[in-house]
Amino acid sequence: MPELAEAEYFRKRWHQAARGRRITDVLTHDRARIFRGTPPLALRRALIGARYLGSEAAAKQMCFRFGGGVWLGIHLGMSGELRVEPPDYLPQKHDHLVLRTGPASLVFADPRMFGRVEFHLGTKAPASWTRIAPPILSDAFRVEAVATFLQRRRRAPIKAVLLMQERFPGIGNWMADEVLWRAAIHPQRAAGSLRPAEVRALWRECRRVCRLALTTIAGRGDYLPPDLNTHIPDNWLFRHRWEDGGRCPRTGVALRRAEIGGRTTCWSPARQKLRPATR
DNA sequence: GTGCTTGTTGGCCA
DNA sequence: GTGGCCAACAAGCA
Repeated sequence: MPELAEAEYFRKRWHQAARGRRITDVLTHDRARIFRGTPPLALRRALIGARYLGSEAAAKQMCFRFGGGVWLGIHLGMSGELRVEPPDYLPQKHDHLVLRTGPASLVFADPRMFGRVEFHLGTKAPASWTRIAPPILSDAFRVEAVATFLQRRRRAPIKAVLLMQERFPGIGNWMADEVLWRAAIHPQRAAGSLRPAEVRALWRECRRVCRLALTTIAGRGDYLPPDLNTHIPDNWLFRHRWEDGGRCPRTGVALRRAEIGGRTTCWSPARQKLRPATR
């Protein structure tokens, strides 16, 4: 599930429950590869009694900050999620980390265990956090930088290039398809074959999809939508990309699906041409 | 049983 | 050294 806006959605969930609280207890699954290098005991020792100070989301990651210089970097991988449960909640099979506050339990669950929880001690955020490329919605995401990147990866299909986090932080499989569909670019096109107007459209739609995804999925300000993805409008490709016999919301033509760049890709053949009409 | 799955990484090869 | 591709990681679901 977790791409840019979902990361922000889950961050807010924990944030609303943790705001102003101290961690009273920490439960971990010892076997979880989720923790990579960190011994769960060290995590327990550092977090119990620590006050929650704040958090941020960027790309597909979250960073939670606690008193005493304790940081938790979280990546949700393919199937991870953050939940808020009652204070006496007992962890289930896929719950790898539970932080108790007075009135709630903050749960990190991940069945497929591609996610990770990074424990970091220090005055500065961990490298895994500061290394993240500048956000697509920041001024640093320039159309010129996109054009240069596309030239460097000129032989790869544009779909695969959009998934590269070093330039498109937070874009995942569904957002990439959404961007290409809106920009009317076939996912199989070589990145280097895009004309300047198409590069510009790609850049613009990256920003638009990020902005729309954040407001519809993660809400505005303190508001948190009750369910992930329930407010995605019907005129997004997102709503039709997995359904059998799905149709393009703009043209009504049957959507196509194929593996491109190693990932299942959905596009509208009516809008997205492999050989664009020459002008 | 089979064949999927909203992610990332390391190894291989050109 | 760089770029492109692919398998592996793991578990649930249809």
